[in-house]
Amino acid sequence: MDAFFVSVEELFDPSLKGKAVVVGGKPDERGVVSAASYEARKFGVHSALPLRTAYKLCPHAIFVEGHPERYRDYSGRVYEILRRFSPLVEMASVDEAYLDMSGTERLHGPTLRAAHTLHEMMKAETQLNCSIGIATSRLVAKIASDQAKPNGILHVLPGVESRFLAPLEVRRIPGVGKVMEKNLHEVGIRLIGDLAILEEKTLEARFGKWGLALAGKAQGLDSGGWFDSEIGERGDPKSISHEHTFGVDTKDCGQLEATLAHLSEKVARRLREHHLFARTMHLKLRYSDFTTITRAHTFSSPTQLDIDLIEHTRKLLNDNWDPRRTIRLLGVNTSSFEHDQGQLDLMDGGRTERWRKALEAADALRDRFGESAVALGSGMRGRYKERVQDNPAALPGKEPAKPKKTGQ
DNA sequence: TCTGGGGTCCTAGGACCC
DNA sequence: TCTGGGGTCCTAGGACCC
Repeated sequence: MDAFFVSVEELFDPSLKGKAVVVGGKPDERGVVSAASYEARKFGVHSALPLRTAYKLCPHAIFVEGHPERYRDYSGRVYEILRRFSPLVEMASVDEAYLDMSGTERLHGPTLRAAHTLHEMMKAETQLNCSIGIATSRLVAKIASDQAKPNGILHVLPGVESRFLAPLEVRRIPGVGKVMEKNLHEVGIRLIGDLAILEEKTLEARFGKWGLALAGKAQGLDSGGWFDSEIGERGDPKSISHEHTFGVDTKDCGQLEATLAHLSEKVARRLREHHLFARTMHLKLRYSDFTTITRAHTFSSPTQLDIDLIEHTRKLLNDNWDPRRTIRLLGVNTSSFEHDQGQLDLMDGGRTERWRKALEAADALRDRFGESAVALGSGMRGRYKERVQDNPAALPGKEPAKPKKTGQ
């Protein structure tokens, strides 16, 4: 999708159309640009740019807050349209998808014709522009769709993949970022064509496994890394996390612990939504000077409970935080998922089951009354530990639910 | 420039096991 | 006395993507 977030915002506020628009937050806030309109891009504004910098480059731009729910909604509509063209659709992100068009000619005609139909249907039904790349590999199709932007279609015919890629900068290969680009430049490789004439062995010797994958990519193949799989629905997520950057750096213990509790609750809730149990969790901690550490804990039996995350996240913080330094960001991550708890802990005594029921009720309340309807006391204050540890079952049921403060 | 938030994948070292 | 080889799991960090 072209300038997806901006385009969706324009649907909700047509007065934004044709103007310099920056999605991501207020111009004096901490944060980066999520998306910029083509008008704003003329001034050098692009995604990932700090908002304050964007403001300096383009002070007359309209800065709007992002609306993830809107993007998810429109992403779903896009998916429904794509599904009419192939049963094999993979959403690579909220605004990007791959279709396997093999064997669809009888139904939709030649692929280029199908692409035109899709392009028009997308516009008619969502009022959004997209760009389409057609090729024999995911890699080339993606690069082709980048080349086709804005609002275009590009078909790279079978057999001309290398010729299409050769004149492009190596940076255009997905997976080649700032660092890899610099490494390649240092050995005189600037274009994909330069890469293509190198021996596989040379690249492997210099860049290891990645070098080998790169050699294939230079030929237009889906070798190694992200592309090396069939197009199809994504399976379970590999990790679930939430993090928060403070508006102002802090070393206030209460604020830190309340934030961790809140992040833990959000993560745990999503684990339950996905019916997943996490075996490991990580605390992420970023100091004011941007140095970042992560510290892990592995559970003896995997969990999806708020309290388990809160308890260990807090322990990891206390064990690893240097209290002389102020903190910029905290994050809670979970991974190594399993579909059940495995062996039930003999010492559990029904604790897990009671919590599961309580949290299920809390989730239902959040569904009805919004995210802030229910929270553990720890999300608001720093004093929960004693009561929870002494009598875990008592808390959610017997404590009256208090309205949760918004923000931090 | 003063650097979000949600992810994926890879590397490398150490503990531990047979 | 001067220390193999293979495997798995765990931890920490980093590049990269949208």
